[in-house]
Amino acid sequence: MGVVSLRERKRARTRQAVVDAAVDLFERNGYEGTTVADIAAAAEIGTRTFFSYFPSKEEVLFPEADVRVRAALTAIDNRSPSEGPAEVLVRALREVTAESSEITGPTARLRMRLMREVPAILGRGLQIQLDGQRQIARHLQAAYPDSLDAVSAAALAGALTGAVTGALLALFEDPDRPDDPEELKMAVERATEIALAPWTASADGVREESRA
Amino acid sequence: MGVVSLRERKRARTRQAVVDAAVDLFERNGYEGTTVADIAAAAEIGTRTFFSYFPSKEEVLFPEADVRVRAALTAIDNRSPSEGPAEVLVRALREVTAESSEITGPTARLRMRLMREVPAILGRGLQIQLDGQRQIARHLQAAYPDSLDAVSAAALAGALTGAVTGALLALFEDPDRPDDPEELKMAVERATEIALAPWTASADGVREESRA
DNA sequence: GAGCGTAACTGCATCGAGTGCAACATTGCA
DNA sequence: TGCAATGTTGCACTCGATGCAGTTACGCTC
Repeated sequence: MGVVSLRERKRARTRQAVVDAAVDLFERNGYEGTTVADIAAAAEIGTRTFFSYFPSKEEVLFPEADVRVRAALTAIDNRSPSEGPAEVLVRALREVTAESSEITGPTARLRMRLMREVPAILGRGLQIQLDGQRQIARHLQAAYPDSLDAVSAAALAGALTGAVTGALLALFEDPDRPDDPEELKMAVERATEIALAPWTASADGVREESRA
Repeated sequence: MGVVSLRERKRARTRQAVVDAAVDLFERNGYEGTTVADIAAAAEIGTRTFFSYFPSKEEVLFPEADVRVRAALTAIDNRSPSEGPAEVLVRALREVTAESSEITGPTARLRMRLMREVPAILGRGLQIQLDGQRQIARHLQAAYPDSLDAVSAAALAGALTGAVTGALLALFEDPDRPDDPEELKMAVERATEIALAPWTASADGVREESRA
């Protein structure tokens, strides 16, 4: 496990250098104003080599999207027998949000900004998110084979991620929003309740209130 | 209103020719196997001119995404006073799904297939969908200014569209699915109930059943 | 520690999407 | 008929991305 060859270590180091260089350049010259050649030069690799680390220019902004999904998946797989589908989903979501640096850190902020400004990045981000959603749906269905069919599981997963994504994007749309991590978490909480209110017990208050 | 100059008519005709040519070529040679130059040649225009009709190659597959959104928006704006937010959303969704050719016709089928196969198209599709979702959220919030804030409206709209999109994509994932339009509508219904069950009265049966 | 196979790095040539520009054609209107 | 506006086109160019082939660096065995 802990054994990492020199090759792998070097490669990981270079990869990080590429990310750092890219983030720096994006912040300085904007996304479109930065070419792959620029990034490669700043990271001291050949332009061609860039594409052996990342399959495309956008990808450099989502360097570890998969680890977050994996955390959610294991949270689902390790469900306790008493939990219903929605409870498991909520727990999985918390697992992802736990590393708050993932949605609060400087790279995350840049990513969010660029998703607003550059259509290509938004598209890629949504694509990655959908991919994660699909895997979650699959594992969720596997966890509840006789109370959920594939379509329902997909709808449930889609409702939650759609609500959270919608809420977060709405939050970031406000240009002079106070940069408060707590507010982010609150928005996620609210979105979760809105999406899953009927399936969890905790949100009855909100449900009754908004029914009026 | 009905007055259309010769210029406009000609332009509309050419635009349709481009779409037809593109769809035909995509079906024959695949998306990646078709260049913009091919499409332009088939539509008998210069390659450069293609980009005066569509800003990018992908766009040709979403030629009237905006009219569907507009239908949903007016459905929201014309809400009856007795309706709650969720009821309005459901009605807006039905408005969009009404033109079933929009999700059943041959172009729609091609679009769905290419969204599965070509990442760039999926990305663009999600982007367009998110854009519509945003507008819907804005109008929804405008319709219920004191029971919905911007974030909640966005979460609600996101939950619905996320659930529907997730369900439809799950449905299309099955390779040997019977090509039944009714099944599509059923999936949409189910997704709607899953996402909005707490906010509408009609779905209580499903809710109770799935709570078990 | 010398040598060998494999994996990584790199430059080069190439393709396709997309843009700015300037010349030219067509339409709308006086 | 003539003029202004709008649409069309070719050309040159940039940039992202890929295939290929030559070189370099690593890791493992003897």
